[in-house]
Amino acid sequence: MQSNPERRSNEDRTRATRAALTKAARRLFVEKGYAETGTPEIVKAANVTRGALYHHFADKADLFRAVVRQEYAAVAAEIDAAAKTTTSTIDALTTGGDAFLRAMQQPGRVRLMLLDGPAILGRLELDAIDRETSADTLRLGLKSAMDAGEIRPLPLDALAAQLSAMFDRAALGVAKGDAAEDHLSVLNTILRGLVRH
Amino acid sequence: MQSNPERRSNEDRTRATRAALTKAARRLFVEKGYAETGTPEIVKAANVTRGALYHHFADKADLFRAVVRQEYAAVAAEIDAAAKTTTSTIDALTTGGDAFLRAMQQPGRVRLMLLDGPAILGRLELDAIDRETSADTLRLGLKSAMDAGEIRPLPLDALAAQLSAMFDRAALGVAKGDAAEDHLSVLNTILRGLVRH
DNA sequence: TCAAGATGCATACAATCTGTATGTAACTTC
DNA sequence: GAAGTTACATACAGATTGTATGCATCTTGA
Repeated sequence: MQSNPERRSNEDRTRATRAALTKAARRLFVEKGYAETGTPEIVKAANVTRGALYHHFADKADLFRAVVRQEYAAVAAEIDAAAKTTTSTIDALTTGGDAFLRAMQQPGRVRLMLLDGPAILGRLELDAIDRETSADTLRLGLKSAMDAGEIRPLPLDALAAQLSAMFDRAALGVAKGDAAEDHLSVLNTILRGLVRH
Repeated sequence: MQSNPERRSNEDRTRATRAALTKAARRLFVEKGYAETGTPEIVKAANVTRGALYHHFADKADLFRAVVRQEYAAVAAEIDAAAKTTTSTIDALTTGGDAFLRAMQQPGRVRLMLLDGPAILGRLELDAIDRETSADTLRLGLKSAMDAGEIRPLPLDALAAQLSAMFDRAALGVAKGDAAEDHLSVLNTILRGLVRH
């Protein structure tokens, strides 16, 4: 029974405020980078006060973390959607890789996830976020393929880390203007090289 | 003819001051990270004033740039020394890669070159520094091998970028505590996969 | 050799920025 | 509907960055 139409539940206010902050912050972090973006500018763009920011986030890095987390989740969702349609394990790997490259072309993602992310949050935390949001797709895919004997046996974690780094670098290159086919052909050649023959 | 033993040429003073600054800055940037290290702390550790710092460097990032440049040069020197002893093109690649991994275990290098570097200076400038200091060893090595038909023909720049990213990731993993053999075996398997058979 | 200019550096200052403390209104709970 | 919690606004303390200004100490050229 809402007598006053202006009345909003705390839950709603929180959701709205946090969304406004992460949206404004994402735009500014992407445009100017984390270090060059001040909290006064963020709250102005979000139409809230610094009090609200520090009420909802521990500090500026915590707000950045929230932005990056959303980004990882969005990329993971796009990959999952694409991988859903695949049949073989290997197919899932190459299709997933392809989807990853496309997803990473969304403006700002490279900067947030590959440039500022590691410096602000550290590789450790970033990897943790990746595992949370992606459910560790790449690693599990490699493990399946390896267990099934479809690809050579190799140290799983090292392989996943290095392949992931290759995909990241390819995404960065493409975002920078490199030809996507060039990176894809290298990527696929190396992936095929892992397949047992 | 130095009448006064306290008299120092401007060149000497500059060299000494810049060296003190880069040395102190390197230590602090490594220990606490770029963002958490203030210029007051740096100049105190270097026994100079902020005036001296801003006389020799445009800003804090410029000092960081100088530190990173030194680091790249040191790594390149270690790699060149190791690669000198090799015979075949392929051998040079794997030996160079090995030397790179070892060189990157020098404390702080991973943080300076792989974590803070890309965020503060940007991938573009970092790649430029790499090319300057390393004389583009990896790319040229791959080109030779490819021209000689020793490895499969692939887009050169994309291949160099992705392999470089793999090596970086391996170095980071090892610095973080991963087993070096794990990363090396992945690395070598993938390199061997590029060789024509 | 000495005057004029350049270089190296010290100090003080202006403009921010971050995180915290404190107060208040709106919501929730009992 | 009172008591307590949550959401937020405002004010403040501390610290940081880059710049401006001034003064020694070299260096240069006549």
